[in-house]
Amino acid sequence: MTARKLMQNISVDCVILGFDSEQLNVILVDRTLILPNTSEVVFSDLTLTGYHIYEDEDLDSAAARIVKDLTGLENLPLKQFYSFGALDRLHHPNDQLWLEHCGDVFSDRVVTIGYYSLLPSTNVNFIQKGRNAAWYPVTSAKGLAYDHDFVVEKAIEHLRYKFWHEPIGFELLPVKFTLSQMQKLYEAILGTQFDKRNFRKKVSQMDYVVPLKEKQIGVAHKPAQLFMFSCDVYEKTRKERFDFFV
Amino acid sequence: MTARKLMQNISVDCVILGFDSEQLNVILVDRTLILPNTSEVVFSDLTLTGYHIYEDEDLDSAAARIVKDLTGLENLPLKQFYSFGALDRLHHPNDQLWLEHCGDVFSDRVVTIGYYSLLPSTNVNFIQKGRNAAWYPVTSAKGLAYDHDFVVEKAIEHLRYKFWHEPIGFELLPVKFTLSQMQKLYEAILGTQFDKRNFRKKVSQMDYVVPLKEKQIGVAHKPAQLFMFSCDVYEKTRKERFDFFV
DNA sequence: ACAAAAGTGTTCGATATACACCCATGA
DNA sequence: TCATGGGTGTATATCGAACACTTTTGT
Repeated sequence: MTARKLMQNISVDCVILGFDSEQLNVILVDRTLILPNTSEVVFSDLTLTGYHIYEDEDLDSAAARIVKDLTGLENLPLKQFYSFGALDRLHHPNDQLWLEHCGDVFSDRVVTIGYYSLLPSTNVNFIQKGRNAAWYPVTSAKGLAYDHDFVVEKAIEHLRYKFWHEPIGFELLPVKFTLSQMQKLYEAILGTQFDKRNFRKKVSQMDYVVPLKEKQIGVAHKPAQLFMFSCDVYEKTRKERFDFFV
Repeated sequence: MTARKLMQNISVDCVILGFDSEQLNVILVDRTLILPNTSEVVFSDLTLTGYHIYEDEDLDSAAARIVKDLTGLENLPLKQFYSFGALDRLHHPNDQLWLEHCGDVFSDRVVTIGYYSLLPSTNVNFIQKGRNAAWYPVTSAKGLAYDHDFVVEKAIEHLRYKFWHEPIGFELLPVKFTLSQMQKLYEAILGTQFDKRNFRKKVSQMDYVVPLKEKQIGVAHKPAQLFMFSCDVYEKTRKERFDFFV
């Protein structure tokens, strides 16, 4: 087996978003530069799950591989949303130091392809090798490495756009969810409040949000009915509509 | 002035779409491989307006430069929509021959960033150096170089999605347009028919489609009132809406 | 006068919005 | 019994869809 070659100028960065019934979170990994001789910690910050792609690997596979390498997570639905190629995106002093010392020889001109993925941020088991991956609230994900603040911002903008125009995001909820959880998710992402009755009326028209014969258990209040999303029904009943507005 | 270096693995491809009151068109440029010694034409096909980017140029500037180089068109509103990195995207025999003979030494692993732009396809003056650029109906733009069939397809899919959800695409119309032209545009892109009265009722609620005190002249029928799009009013009155559907 | 496209209104069913109270459970 | 979040209905205004005829111009 011959050694695979990494591409010097092309990377993939994944914005893995989770929801915990309260807020949006994102997976970030530590980037700590320790000088090998003195063991001095030069700096420590956070990056998205990203890395360079191999020459013999397409973009989607690269995204999946990199996420798996850094977090242990597999089979995430990763979707490309935008690419980033600003000239100065690796020009922060930390980035330059990292490039010098990280072991691989990369260009300082790297175009990165942005991917995102959605999942419930509860009950996620990270299996990490070396660098530490964890959830961080997106609101506090500032001062990231490279241009990753901007990448996160763009991902959320993209997501918000889609949320306004199609009923998506069920991936962010547990498989079985309550209507209140669903409403909170929409409110968190769109930054709005919805009337409970009207929201539920809207949802009750969505055949693909199917009520289960189950209720919450162990909650200190009236247990809510559980629902699940049916992808099948969704694909079958989805219609396009001339829905833009004055 | 030192020579600028092209990046081996990164290109930009622009899907420049135009509308001529009847159909969608796309700008394509000839790619003709002529052997220098025998003058034999090995093959001739068509590509999008695309090329490799320079090391010292960001993606947006590269797109603008490349379009200008190939067509002479400047100040087009170019927007990034997707990136393409399939392993076999340059593996058609013509592409391989082209790579061998085109003069520059490029990798056969190139990731390309897709951009699109919209403009009326009437009254466009191409200023071309060498390769020939022209409008082609998108319906007949098949068998293009590289993966450009796919790139065009993705661009149109992207555009159609946006058309369904926001009132855009005025760039595809002349500055002064009639409501019939606007309706035909929507019908062409969305592949639907709209009722004339309902369409006009909808449009009359859009404050940013402003009636002018002018009519068509020289037409062999009742001349239509002209309208224009006001970007200002649009930005001021635009609202987000929970508009997804059952 | 005729051909060709412009322009216009009403009815009906569906949807969006606003709004307030009772219910089931665990502690 | 109380605290907590779950669950429900109605009235009004607006919007979307369906539908056919008259007007203005150039030839």
